[in-house]
Amino acid sequence: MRLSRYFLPTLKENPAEAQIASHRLMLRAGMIRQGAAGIYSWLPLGHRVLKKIEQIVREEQDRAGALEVLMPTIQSAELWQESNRYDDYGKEMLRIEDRHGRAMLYGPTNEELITDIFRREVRSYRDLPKNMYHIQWKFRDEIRPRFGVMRGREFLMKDAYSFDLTPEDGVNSYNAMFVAYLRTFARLGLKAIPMRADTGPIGGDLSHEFLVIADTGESEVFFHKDFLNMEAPTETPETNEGLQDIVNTWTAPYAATEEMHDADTCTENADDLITGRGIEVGHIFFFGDKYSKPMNAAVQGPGGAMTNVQMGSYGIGVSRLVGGIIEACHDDNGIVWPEAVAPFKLGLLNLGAKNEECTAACDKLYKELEAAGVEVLYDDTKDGAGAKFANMDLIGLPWQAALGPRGLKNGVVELKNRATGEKVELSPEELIQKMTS
RNA sequence: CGGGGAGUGGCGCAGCCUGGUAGCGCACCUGUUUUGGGUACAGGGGGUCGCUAGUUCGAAUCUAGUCUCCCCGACCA
Repeated sequence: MRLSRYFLPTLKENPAEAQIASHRLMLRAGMIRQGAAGIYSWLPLGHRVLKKIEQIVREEQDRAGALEVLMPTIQSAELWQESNRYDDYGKEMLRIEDRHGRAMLYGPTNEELITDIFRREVRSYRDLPKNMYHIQWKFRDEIRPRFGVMRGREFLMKDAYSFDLTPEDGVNSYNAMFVAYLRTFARLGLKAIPMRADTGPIGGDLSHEFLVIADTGESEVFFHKDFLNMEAPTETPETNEGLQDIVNTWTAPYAATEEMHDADTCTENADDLITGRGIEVGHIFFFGDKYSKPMNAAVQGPGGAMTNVQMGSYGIGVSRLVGGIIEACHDDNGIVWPEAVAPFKLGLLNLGAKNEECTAACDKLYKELEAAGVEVLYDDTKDGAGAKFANMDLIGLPWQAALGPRGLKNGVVELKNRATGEKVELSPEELIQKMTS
């Protein structure tokens, strides 16, 4: 992509309303613009990141055997009256009326809708287990939206729902999602720690939150230092026992959010316990028949009896992750994207944009990089070199390649690693090879 | 909802106390200039000062109301 044809409205100064790093940087890097409190438009650069995260989440859900669907954002109130959550959910639910006066709502979550889909079609235990997910915009009319996309009112969430015959099977489904979450966050370049959690309004008795450790996190967290050295599984076990082993490993060391942590009863050695702050990026629940019972979602079991299915739900805040990753990955100059989610892999800077020879060489290199499949953002503008470097540092692409008249004379491109600041000089051919290997 | 703060070109701000018809930096446009970490100079475009009502000869400025945004608390992916 040529910068001259792109839409990248970067800001030199911090907008007054943005208080935390990720919000400031997302505005300054031209990723988002605010529409109303907690509601944002995603501009091209931000949208690319959002889609990359979404894709990684999708791949890991698919790998875990979940099936992608897409449910609507607007729902009828009827199902929510059936599950008794229409009144319980309170003012956080955005309620609207259609032209005929029918009560509608903008979905804050989808347990009711997916349960309705399930119960209409599935009759037999032989069709279980099933796990369906979608990645869709949600709306929760938060009392106080803040921190940019970290706590928006409108947000993109992956939510999955599992259906099983027995509680034991349900726990297996839960474990599969638990492992998928470990893999997902690791691929995103994050250290996320599963913590025992309160089940809140979703209800149930088995629940974990996944928190990214970052100084600006919203909740205080307490965890054993062993977590810092644990590596997410690279293989997904084929068996339920294998899944359970991983869950056991990851739930053995102590970890709790402030709501669940009790300093008086905590028996951990103080030297082993780390106190920090965390950003909740995922939350999984197993809640049995909490919804299947009132909504009468049942299948016939092996003995012929109708049994309410055992359900779980599994959320990942996709749009929140964009902010969460920036909180964990930035420095004084701007964002430092993990390569897996970077909007482009490489920034190519033409330092001699007013020099025909240099521009011809940069154009050629750009075309070769594109042809080789490298995601490259080519700064072909006539801005000064300082401005170009500063802008590239701000948007945080993993690699920056600079070519100017001086390099042209020596036949080399200067390649900088955004994270380490290391610079090397390479020939154009070596650059292409390095970017494609 | 309780407590605090703010609304003046795209962004950051000054002006308000002590009313006289809007200014600075960045960004943007034109020209010249500058060969490597936000180049310099000159010229230029863009704002009915959140909105409504009031006071006044006259309101960004004073008064009342209202809307919006931000921060602290309870809630959450």
